[in-house]
Parts: sequence; structure tokens; C-alpha cells
Amino acid sequence: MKKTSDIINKLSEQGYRLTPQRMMVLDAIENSEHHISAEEIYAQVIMEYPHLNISTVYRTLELLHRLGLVTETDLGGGRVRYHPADKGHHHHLVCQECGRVIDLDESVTDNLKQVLKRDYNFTPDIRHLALFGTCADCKR
Amino acid sequence: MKKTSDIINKLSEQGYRLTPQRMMVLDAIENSEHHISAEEIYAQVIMEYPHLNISTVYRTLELLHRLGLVTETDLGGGRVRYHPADKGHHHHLVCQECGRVIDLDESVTDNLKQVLKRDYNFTPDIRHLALFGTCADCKR
DNA sequence: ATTTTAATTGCAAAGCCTTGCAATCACCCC
DNA sequence: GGGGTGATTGCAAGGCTTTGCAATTAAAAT
Ligand SMILES: [Mn+2]
Ligand SMILES: [Mn+2]
Ligand SMILES: [Zn+2]
Ligand SMILES: [Zn+2]
Repeated sequence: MKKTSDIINKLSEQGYRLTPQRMMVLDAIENSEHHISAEEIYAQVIMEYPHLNISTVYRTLELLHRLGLVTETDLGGGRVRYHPADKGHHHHLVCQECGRVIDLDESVTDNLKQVLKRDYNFTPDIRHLALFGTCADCKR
Repeated sequence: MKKTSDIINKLSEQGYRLTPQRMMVLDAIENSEHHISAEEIYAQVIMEYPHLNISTVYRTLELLHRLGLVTETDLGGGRVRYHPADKGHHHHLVCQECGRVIDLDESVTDNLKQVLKRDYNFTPDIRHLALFGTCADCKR
């Protein structure tokens, strides 16, 4: 798989060690169909590497997020979820009534980003937003 | 103070009990200069009511937020902060480099809300947004 | 290949927040 | 004012995530 090598190269270039733990956490994220949680990554990796500690998963996620290699979002449900950045950026609407999650194109935030840039010279890091509210079906 | 009575009336009207714990938590929020955290509310109330448990603070905050009487936001720093809804809605930009917090008028999200309404018939509950990024000074 | 060195890990403890449950208490009715 | 009732509380335990520290190990230097 090409994507994983790309991320591995970026880690290596920036002076981070390529530990087996990091490789396996990365693999779990890249091969996940949906947004994956720390606990789910842990459960998956531990099957072939039982020595792994969950704090290493959290630290790896923090690193990959800080380097912009994964996006992080709280879709409700009490745990943060992750997504490979190179699989495309997008956002979500989450209905507080029924729990439905609607996917949004990245472009919905273009106007907001532009206004913040123009009026405040602020560069927002909006890569994976989750907005809560009420969906069409639940609006009585 | 008029504001507190208003909130108390709303609680009462909706059938919620006016317990001393709720009154005191409410007081702490209303009299706070800035966005206040659960721990800070707890520390303040406990001075005159040492029996209070912090889970009551969290449950009261959850109730007030659900009823739209306080807004809730994560400005970073690992704890959620609260603000009375009747003191005016607004949003924040948080610089990830220097920690600076910029206040935004509620209207910056008007366009986004409108688009979500028009294209998805979704009514977002965006009352106190915190957006992270890089401020003007930190941009090299 | 061996040594060196700092980054990384596992472990245990802690921090923030939520939740189940039994005891308490605000409010309604008389 | 004195019950009755269900909402609310305190307490203790648990869930998710972070953090300090000593031991390990990837990678660089020899
Ligand atoms: Mn996503
Ligand atoms: Mn605010
Ligand atoms: Zn819905
Ligand atoms: Zn800054």
C-alpha cells in the first residue's frame, strides 16, 4: 500500500522513530473503513502484538494528528475518532435527536475560513468538523 | 439580580426542582467574569456549602445546557467551560501556538448555518464554537 | 558488530467526566 | 403543618484520556 509508506516516510524525515507499535497503529487507521477510535485500534493491534499498551496508541494518535497525518473529531458518543488525512477531508452533521451522521464536503467551511482570514488574519485548522443539531426528519 | 430569577423561573416552569445546589451552581455561573469550568464552580460553591458533590455540578451543567440556559465550549486545556446564555452568544478563535483566545461575534457563522439549512435542511446548534488554528502574530 | 544516546514504551497513577444506586428532599396534595 | 412521591443528591465506581518515570530500544556513531 502506497499511502502507508508515504506517512512512514514523513515520520522518518521528521526524525521520528519507526517503531513496530507506530507501524501497527498506522496500519489499523489506514485499513479502517470508517472513523476509528483509540480503543478499536488497540483491540485490533493487540491481536498480533499483545504487549502493546493503550497509552502508546493515544501517544501515536496525538503525534499523527499534530503532524497533520490523521484528523481527529468528536462525533459524540464519548470517544474521539480518527481518520487518515490522505483519504480526503470532510465534515459531519450529527443529529442530537436520532444520532444520524451526515457527511459534508470540505467546501462548506470555505466561506467561514475566508472571513476569519480576512477579518482576523487567523488561519483556522478546520479539517474535520462535527456540528451538532437537528436533522430534517427529527424536526417534528 | 434579574437574570438569575429568569433562569430560576424557567427551571420551575418546566417542572425542575429548585434545589439549593442548583441555585448555588447557577449563581457561580452568573457571577463569573469569564467562561467558568465545573471544577471552578465546585471550588466556589463548596466554600459556603461544603457538602456539595462535584457530580451534582456536572449534572446541573448538563441540565442547564440541555435547556439552552448556558452554553458549553471546549477552549482547549482539557476541560469544558460554561457561560450564561443570556449574557450574549459569541464564538472564539484559539491559537494553538500561543494560546491566545480571540472573541468572535455570533454572526460569523450565519452563512454556514444558512447553507446547512438550505442544502441539508439541518438546523445546527452552534451557540458557542471554538475554532483552533494560528493567529496573526504566530504566523512566522 | 558494538557502543552510545536520546526517543519511545509500558506501567501505574491521576485527571476529567459519567453513571448506577440507595438515601434524601422539594414539591404537591390534603 | 404533615405525609406521599418521584426527582435529585451524594457516594463510589467506572470510562476515556493524559502523564511521570524508569526501562527499553531505534538509530546514529564508532
Ligand atoms: Mn470524517
Ligand atoms: Mn464564550
Ligand atoms: Zn435526526
Ligand atoms: Zn498565536
